[in-house]
Amino acid sequence: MADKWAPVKRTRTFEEVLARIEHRIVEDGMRIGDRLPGERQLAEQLQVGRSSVREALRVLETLGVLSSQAGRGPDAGAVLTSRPDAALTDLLRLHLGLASLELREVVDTRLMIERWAAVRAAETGADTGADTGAMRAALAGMEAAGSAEEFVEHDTAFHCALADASGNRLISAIMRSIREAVRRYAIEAVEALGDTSVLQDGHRRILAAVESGAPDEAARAVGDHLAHAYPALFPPGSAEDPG
Amino acid sequence: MADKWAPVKRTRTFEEVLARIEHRIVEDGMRIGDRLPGERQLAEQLQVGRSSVREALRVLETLGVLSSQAGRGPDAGAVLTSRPDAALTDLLRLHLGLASLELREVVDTRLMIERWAAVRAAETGADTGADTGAMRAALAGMEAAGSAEEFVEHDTAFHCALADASGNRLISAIMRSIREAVRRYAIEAVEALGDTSVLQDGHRRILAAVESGAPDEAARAVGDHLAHAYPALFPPGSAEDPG
DNA sequence: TTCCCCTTATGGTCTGACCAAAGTATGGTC
DNA sequence: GACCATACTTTGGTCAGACCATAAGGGGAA
Repeated sequence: MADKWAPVKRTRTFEEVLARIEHRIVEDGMRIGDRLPGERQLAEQLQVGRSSVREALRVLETLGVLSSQAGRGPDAGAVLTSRPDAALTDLLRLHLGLASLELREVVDTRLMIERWAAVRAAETGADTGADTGAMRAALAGMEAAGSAEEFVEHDTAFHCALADASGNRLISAIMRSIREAVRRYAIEAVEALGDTSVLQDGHRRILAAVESGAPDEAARAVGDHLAHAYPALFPPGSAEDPG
Repeated sequence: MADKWAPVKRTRTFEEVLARIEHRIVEDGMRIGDRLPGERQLAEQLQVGRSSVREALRVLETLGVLSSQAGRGPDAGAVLTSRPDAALTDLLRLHLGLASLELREVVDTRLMIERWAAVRAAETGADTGADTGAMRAALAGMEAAGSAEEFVEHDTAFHCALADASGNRLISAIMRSIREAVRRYAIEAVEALGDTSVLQDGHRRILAAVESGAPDEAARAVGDHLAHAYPALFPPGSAEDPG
């Protein structure tokens, strides 16, 4: 029975490598832009195979904290980066595809985020004047758009700029990833809608509320806008969490 | 100059494999529990090396849609799963460690989510009676907790149960991952606070609001509770987006 | 000085081999 | 015939070595 108590080795090698690298990042304070040792060198130092190192690096790349570049020079090798939105996009897209998340849940989340971001942006606007240049530019892009794809492109830019204006990078990343993951449905929705003037009015109303520093009006504007954009998901009369 | 127009192959092999697998999932309707072909077979069918297949599978595992198991039988091999919260936890933890996200941003996001979830849960409670069994169990666990770690464990369970009660799985996953990623700070905060009776009162107030179907009161209760839990981040007098 | 080529460091990929885990089949024993 | 131990087979996990592609840097020739 002694072997029943043998030390279980559940952690795979690449997970050990992963833990070591994370330790270096968190405890030793590695920063964005810092380079990791080369794959061969790392493998030798950790006494593991290069494939295990590679799998660990692949995980970090998937999570949006690492970027690999072949070649030579200061830009080559594995460099720490920060792309939480890319990682979140992949995550949402796959889980939507697997039907482990429904579109309704994602869009509900987006409404929550965007309303919150609009309130925050409007508060900032009231204090110091929000930087609404990106939102204005996106608005102009939408006016000039010739196709649903192009319209959605600038529409996405507008809403991401609104999230950026909230000043919270996690919110920004989630908004970007949601928009990216549901782009297909957004294009379909715009095509089904045909006329985009209602949407554009909604955007202008949101922008005006943010620039004039009116949080409550900004939240209402966002809610009304999304209700128009997704009539199937938000039927008239469905009261979302009242302001 | 003809070679200047040679087809650029920017996509790495494993990314191609990834795309093929994703296509099979999204277009061919593979579902949770379905098995992928073995690594060797997949490599042969796609005409790539096994290492490329493995790196693609590693990415899918990181994103929380795949789980690998060695051995033989119906449970072995690469099986489609759904663990968005595990993937999000890794993502948040690493980005916090990299300082590409600040704790303040994560906690702000949590407040937004939790307030929204409480409103939703209370609305459900008003309609059909929310299932608050898990929340009650967590409450009892906190009363009996003998250490900060243990308290935070049940505290986390309480707040995750609240998120679950919102009925939105994306919200649930984000809440779980946030709590997991900030567990360290939560334990420190509880230790610094010393007395947990204020927190427990807050929990009971939230639960009462949800069970009695009072959305506005639930939102206020959550806001007050988090203000007590993070006095450093939410100084008295800071008005969050007013209800 | 300028341009071209060679060197070199680095990631990307493939092959083949072996190990570990876990069910399945086989055969011996009672 | 029932039961249990052993060998086999499938499948992921790991390693080693080789080769290719990329991109910068160095050195030689015009």
